[in-house]
Amino acid sequence: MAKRGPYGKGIERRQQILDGALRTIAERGFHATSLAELADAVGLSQSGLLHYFGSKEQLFIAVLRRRDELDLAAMGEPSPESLIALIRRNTEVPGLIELFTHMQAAAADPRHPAHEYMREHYERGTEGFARLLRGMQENGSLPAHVDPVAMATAFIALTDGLQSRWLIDPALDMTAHLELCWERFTARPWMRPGHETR
Amino acid sequence: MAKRGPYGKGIERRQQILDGALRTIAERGFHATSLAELADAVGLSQSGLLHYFGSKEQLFIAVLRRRDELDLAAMGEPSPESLIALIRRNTEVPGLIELFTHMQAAAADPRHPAHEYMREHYERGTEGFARLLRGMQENGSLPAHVDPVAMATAFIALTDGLQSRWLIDPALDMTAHLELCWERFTARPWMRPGHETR
DNA sequence: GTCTATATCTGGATAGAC
DNA sequence: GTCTATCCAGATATAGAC
Repeated sequence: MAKRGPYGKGIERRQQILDGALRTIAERGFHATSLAELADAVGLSQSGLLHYFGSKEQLFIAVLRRRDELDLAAMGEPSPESLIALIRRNTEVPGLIELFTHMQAAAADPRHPAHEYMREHYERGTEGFARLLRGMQENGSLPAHVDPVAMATAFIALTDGLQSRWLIDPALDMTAHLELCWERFTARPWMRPGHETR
Repeated sequence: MAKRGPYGKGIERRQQILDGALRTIAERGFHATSLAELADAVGLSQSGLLHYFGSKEQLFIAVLRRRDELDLAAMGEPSPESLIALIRRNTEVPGLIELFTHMQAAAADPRHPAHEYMREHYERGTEGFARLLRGMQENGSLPAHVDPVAMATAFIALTDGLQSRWLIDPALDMTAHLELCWERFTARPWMRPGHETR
């Protein structure tokens, strides 16, 4: 697996560090996570970390990218169920959600390094979700009238919003709300003849 | 309007400062907004500000509370339309949305001063929205089957998520998505007999 | 009540040895 | 590639005069 040649070792090590950071942030939360603590956790000095990632922000972004990879791999065959299961699993790693939320806020500044990442993240996510929806429409398990991109956008926004709120109020049942909304979104819009909507 | 007695002046001044900060953050954005800049903008020294608000976080929270007040007042009679109009108006003050998003992220830490504010904010918001929905059910403009609290929760989460994303990608048409979702949520669920949902 | 000046502190980044 | 040591910037918070 390790690439041969001059950069093999570094890349491998980088991966290890990333996974260590991922675990640490997941467990201990994002707040009170300075470079020093992160370095400690992976058994490296502060500058050791910086040697690999240049800056704190870039390290965080790398962590986020890595998580995206892992999530994608863990999901396997995309389906509404596997997506909701993913959200449910995220419940076990609040620190990562916290990290994401902070980076999301920071990314509002176009000059912030997370800006680019977030744009990609959303583009990939929306596209992937929309593809799933299109597939469902083709095999008839989703009504043809829904616009896949609009629905994907809304669902991702809903998920983000629920996660942010859940961090503040862990009693919130995210999956219940997601399932309810999914059902409402996919319901066939046919009315009984003679009834107006309002 | 100014209260008489020893605290009248202070309270009044506090209000002025708050409105100044509100305007400043709205215009210039949240990033690159330090205490010093805020103090400058309202024609006060850094410690002048702190005299009134104790700390930066508390000032920010006061700003957020103030905005909640103004929003509530500006909305007048609550209705789906006025809510969506509010979101549309928010488009003109991205800095305030940015502030909210940052505080939302920070509030994940229960020890952070914004934690308490956010809990209240969501409780008030959900309750108010649910009350509106209940009213609509009573006068028949909303189907009786929807659970007002669940729908309010979902809608607020959706709004938050759309706003966070809009900061990153201002091309996103928030109101269009909200209107679409509103329509999907309130659609009557009756199916044509003989059709399964999936 | 408001200002000036300053203390303090946190944490990210850098230089250079090994 | 990794560490130690140091630096430095930025920002908050405080002390005390006016």
